[in-house]
Amino acid sequence: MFAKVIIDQDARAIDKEFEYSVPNSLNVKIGMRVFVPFGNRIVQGFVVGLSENCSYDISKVKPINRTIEEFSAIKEEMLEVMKFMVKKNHLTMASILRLFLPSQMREGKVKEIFETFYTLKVENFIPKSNAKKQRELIEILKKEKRCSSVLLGEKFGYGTLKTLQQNGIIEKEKTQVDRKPFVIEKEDNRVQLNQMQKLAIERIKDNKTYLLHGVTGSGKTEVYMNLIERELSAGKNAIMLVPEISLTPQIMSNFKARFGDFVAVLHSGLSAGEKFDEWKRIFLGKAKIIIGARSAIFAPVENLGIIIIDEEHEQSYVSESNPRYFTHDIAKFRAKHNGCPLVLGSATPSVESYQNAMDGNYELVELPIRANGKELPAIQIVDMLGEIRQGNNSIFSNQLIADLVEVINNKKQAMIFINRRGYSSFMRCRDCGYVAQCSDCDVSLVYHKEDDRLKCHYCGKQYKVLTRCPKCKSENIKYGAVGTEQVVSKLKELFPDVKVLRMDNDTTSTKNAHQKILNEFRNTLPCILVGTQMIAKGHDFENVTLVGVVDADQSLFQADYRSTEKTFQLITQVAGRAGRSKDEGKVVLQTYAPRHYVYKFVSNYDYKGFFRKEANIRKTANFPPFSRIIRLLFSDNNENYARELLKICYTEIEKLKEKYSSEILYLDAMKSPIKRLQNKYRFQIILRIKLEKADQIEEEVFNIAKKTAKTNIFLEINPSNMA
DNA sequence: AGCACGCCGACT
DNA sequence: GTCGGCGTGCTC
Repeated sequence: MFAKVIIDQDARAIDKEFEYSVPNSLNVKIGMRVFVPFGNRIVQGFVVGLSENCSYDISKVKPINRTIEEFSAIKEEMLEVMKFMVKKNHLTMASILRLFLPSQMREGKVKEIFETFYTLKVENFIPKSNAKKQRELIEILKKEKRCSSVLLGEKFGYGTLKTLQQNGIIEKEKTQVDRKPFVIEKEDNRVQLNQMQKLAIERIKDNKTYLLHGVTGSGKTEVYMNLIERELSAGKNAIMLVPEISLTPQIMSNFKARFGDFVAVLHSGLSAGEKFDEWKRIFLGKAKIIIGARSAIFAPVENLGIIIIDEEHEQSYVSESNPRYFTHDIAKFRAKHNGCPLVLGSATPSVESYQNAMDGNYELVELPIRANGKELPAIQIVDMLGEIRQGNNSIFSNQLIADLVEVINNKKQAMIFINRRGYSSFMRCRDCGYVAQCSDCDVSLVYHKEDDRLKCHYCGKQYKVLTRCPKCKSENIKYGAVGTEQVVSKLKELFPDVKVLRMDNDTTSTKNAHQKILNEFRNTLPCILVGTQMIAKGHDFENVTLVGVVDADQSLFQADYRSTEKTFQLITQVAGRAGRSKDEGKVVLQTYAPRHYVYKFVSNYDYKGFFRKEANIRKTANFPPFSRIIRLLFSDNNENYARELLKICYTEIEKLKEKYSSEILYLDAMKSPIKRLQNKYRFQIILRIKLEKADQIEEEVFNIAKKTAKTNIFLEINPSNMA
């Protein structure tokens, strides 16, 4: 017997199957992890195939050393997922297989936790009449059959336990127990479903992708829970993905409350031990519902009845570093493999997903009304240029200040949202609102401080820094972003007696910092919470009556073709934080571009209108989802070497342009916006291609890169953050 | 990835 | 003369 083994080392040079002979003494199965001799050392590997014969020079074939576990850690379906990802994402097999296992297992230091339990050995033992504690203890054990040592010891004293054990009346045993990730305890409050929800549940049943478009507060979670309940009673399992699970603990407690120990959670906030134990519960079929972040799509669960991706538009479903993959692709693959439905849920679906629904690739299911029947908070757009013209040069409009005063007088709460993302910023005329744009690409230019120039991140074209606005000839031109810190200090100046809290990356680096800040906010009246994206996520504060967006444009004029879409999604989400209970909510949205179409649609909560407009623009400009962008990133410690590689690769790719002259819409090579990172020089090639032969061209580009690659070359599809 | 092999410069 | 630099190539 021979085995095909993938060596657990992430390098292109050994990204293939190696053949080993299987000694008769070993019970080797597909999916098992093994130790094999490799070169002159022993390494870990994965068995991915078994056969009677061997295709390699038999004299060079070595035997497998031993198996690591006696079971197949990689299940059959996951091997299929691996093959799919190799094709789709051009990743090495080892890097994919690593995603499927908890790190503790790979490092070979699996630690299991044991607890001591006691059982009754002699049924009819009667303690001496004065041994009250012994009698009570035995009574408990008679009832419970089995009790933990800690529980009994605390109650009756460890001495009692020891005596009874030494006399052979009770028996000690050690059992492995699972570490349970902490979840807030909650009551299950099942609500009556409305007609729309019932209809949605009825429709979602086939092996298809469903786009569940439900307005904020339409009760999507209740739909998810009912769908999962249905599949569970049919004997099936479920995966539900949520973005940034550590920020939304309430969703987890809702599920725990209804489904109890059938729920397993997987996210980055867990300790290695907790992760391992949850993984094992899933692997053994003890857990039936997996809730987790992106990587939970790789959970070793069999017999899936449904896969749900909540907030499907979130960027966190695209892994941006090392093994790059799109969660949606993998979810589709697994849904197909299991013949089960895939649900993509969102109040603001991504343009790509909605276009898929329009094209008939996805089934559109809508929840157009809020479950509680309440109106969404009114969004008021404030023209900051008007403020400047009236002599108000502060970062707050008069309207926002007036509304804040009202909140404070009413002893309510406000959230101030700052959308500060990325390292770079755009240039804007403070008088007319003009933002410098690339003449070729229709995206905003990015200011690069080190060489004091404006650059287009899509085509690399460079421009001189503006000193005078080309539109209104003003010299009042500014760059740089307003930060949370600045906003907090301004608010403290304005309202010295009011508590102002800040929540952003800087203030939440320590463990449980989120919860601390949010708890303080919840318990302080009046109070203002200033923060970045992280305050936008599903928090439910009943006293928040005002949401202020200080500079909505900051996400709008990013050098990203998705910036408008992101702005729409973000504002819709933040707006949803206001007026969640009896009090009316209000949103004040400050912008320097009040006539931009995104604000018109977002203030009317008109997703469909926005989608039509945005899709139209993308179609005309040939941007995704109507085209595909490929980015090849070269990085090396040696600048000249990286540049050389880029040149060789570029020359090859240019040849493709002749072959696919009508499919390649754009091709150029340039320095990466961040020229040097971790002491490595970075260059990039950007291609934009038509969809028709996209897979084919992508394959060829990848092969060219692989041929050239001796250092790091990253291939990225439809990149969003091109640093 | 890691390790051996191999071919050129400055040292006990 | 030799120790050691890291370029190249191989691992079933």
